[in-house]
Amino acid sequence: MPTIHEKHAAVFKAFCDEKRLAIITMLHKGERCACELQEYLPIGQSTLSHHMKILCDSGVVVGRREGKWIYYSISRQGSEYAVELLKQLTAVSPD
Amino acid sequence: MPTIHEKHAAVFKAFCDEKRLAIITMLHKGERCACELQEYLPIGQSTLSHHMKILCDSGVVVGRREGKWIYYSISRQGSEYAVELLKQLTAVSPD
DNA sequence: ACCTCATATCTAATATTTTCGATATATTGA
DNA sequence: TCAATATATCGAAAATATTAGATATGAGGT
Repeated sequence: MPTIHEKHAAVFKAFCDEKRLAIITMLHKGERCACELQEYLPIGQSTLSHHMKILCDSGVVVGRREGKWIYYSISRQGSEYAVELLKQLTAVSPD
Repeated sequence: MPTIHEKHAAVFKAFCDEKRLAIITMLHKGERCACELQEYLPIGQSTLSHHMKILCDSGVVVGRREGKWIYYSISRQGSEYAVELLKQLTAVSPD
């Protein structure tokens, strides 16, 4: 059973790796399937799949299957959650 | 020379480790010196120092020396930067 | 100057993450 | 059903992060 800190850490794992930030940046303009992402990244297919899993686990990215392809995009809901969580984590109690 | 993604990743490294989240949580109520933090965490002195360095490098935490002690606290400016950066990173272009 | 205490740095061990190649699964089309 | 394509999972190697103990630095007091 993961602790609350572990769950929170999983959200920000999305953003603490260079390659994943590159992937997120590529999703700014909208949905991209894995093969498109791979085309622009110097990593193998299984490595990309591993990063996509971490991104999806964080909730910040979601995948949508369409036939053989999976289209990934930034989740508005997941992103908002991450921002709210970050605000909470860095809030200082007024005293 | 670090890439832009590496610099951004450094900000979120603060939040992707359980122990660091525990430290940040301890700073919610205000300044704490390293010895106070260590008292409540099951880690050695050098390990705490290592984590404090990562937290300070992220900009989210700042240290203030007072005599022999260093008082750490959450940086309002650093936190706001992190929140804004997160918003930018997860922004989706309206098209 | 010396001693003490708080924190940082160094070094090495261990743990975790990233990566790749091979294989498995899932979907489509023939 | 079989072949082809996209993605996931497995297993192992390489890279990186975390950790602890030893030592160094820095500040205050004697």
